Amino acid sequence: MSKENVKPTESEMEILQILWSKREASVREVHEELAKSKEAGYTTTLKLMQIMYEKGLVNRDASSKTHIYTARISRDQTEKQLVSKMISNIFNGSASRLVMQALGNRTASKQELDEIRAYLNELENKK
Amino acid sequence: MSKENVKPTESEMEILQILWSKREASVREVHEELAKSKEAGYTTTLKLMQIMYEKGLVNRDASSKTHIYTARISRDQTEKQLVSKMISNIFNGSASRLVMQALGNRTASKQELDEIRAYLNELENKK
DNA sequence: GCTGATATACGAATTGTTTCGTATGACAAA
DNA sequence: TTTGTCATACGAAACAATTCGTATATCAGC
Repeated sequence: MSKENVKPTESEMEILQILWSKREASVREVHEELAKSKEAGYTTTLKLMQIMYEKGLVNRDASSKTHIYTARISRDQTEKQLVSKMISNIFNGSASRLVMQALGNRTASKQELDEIRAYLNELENKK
Repeated sequence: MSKENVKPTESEMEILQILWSKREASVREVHEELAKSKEAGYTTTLKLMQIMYEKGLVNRDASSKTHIYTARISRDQTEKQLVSKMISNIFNGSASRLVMQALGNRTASKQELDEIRAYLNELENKK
């Protein structure tokens, strides 16, 4: 069953990323994808995905020999949760401090900055 | 010795937060502070801080019976590192996606939004 | 000096995550 | 039907993080 408060581990997040981008995938597909950036045995990936299934993080279609997995939690919700946790744990509840840290760091392009400005205006109008 | 790439665990981050805000503290002070939000024995906190010392995350002055600890890594650097990791792991390298997720979530006050706008302008002028 | 309070040191149990070896099932091709 | 390939299942080792019990040191006040 799916528990709302299950927090994916780091390895699980890597797998979720792949499932989100591919929409659905077999263990082998996920494994090949992971292999591009990291070393690990096939059964390791398999075990992880089985555990994720038990935790309710993914669904699987077991009707054919090769099971097909999909993410059970949404990318957006998960991102929100992680960001929210970071804001409260690290930035003392201040979203703007996180924003500034995020921007100060990297060189955001003019286009990105403009996008953000547009988004700020949008937010403000909504009130 | 301090290794640059030591990644604080979650519990360690909680302690660092306290050290950053108090400037310096004994184990007992940290423990009292932690106790406000969480249940844990005194020796647990002590052990954590000893491990942090071994890892080079904190300094300590052991000249009196009660050791006094200070953070050895800077708040700003640590925040940068965490945010940067999140951007690359979760947001595919796009800082602005993180920013929007951070803002979309919470209700930032008009004042906060203005601060961010000012910051954006500042960033742009620097180029 | 003795006692009580408060400190650190340290070993070890517990719990959670990651890794992998090995057993076994399904199925296509010979 | 036999064999080779590719699946899943599962147990358990290896690691890492957290928690706590117990030993022992320091020191103030009697």
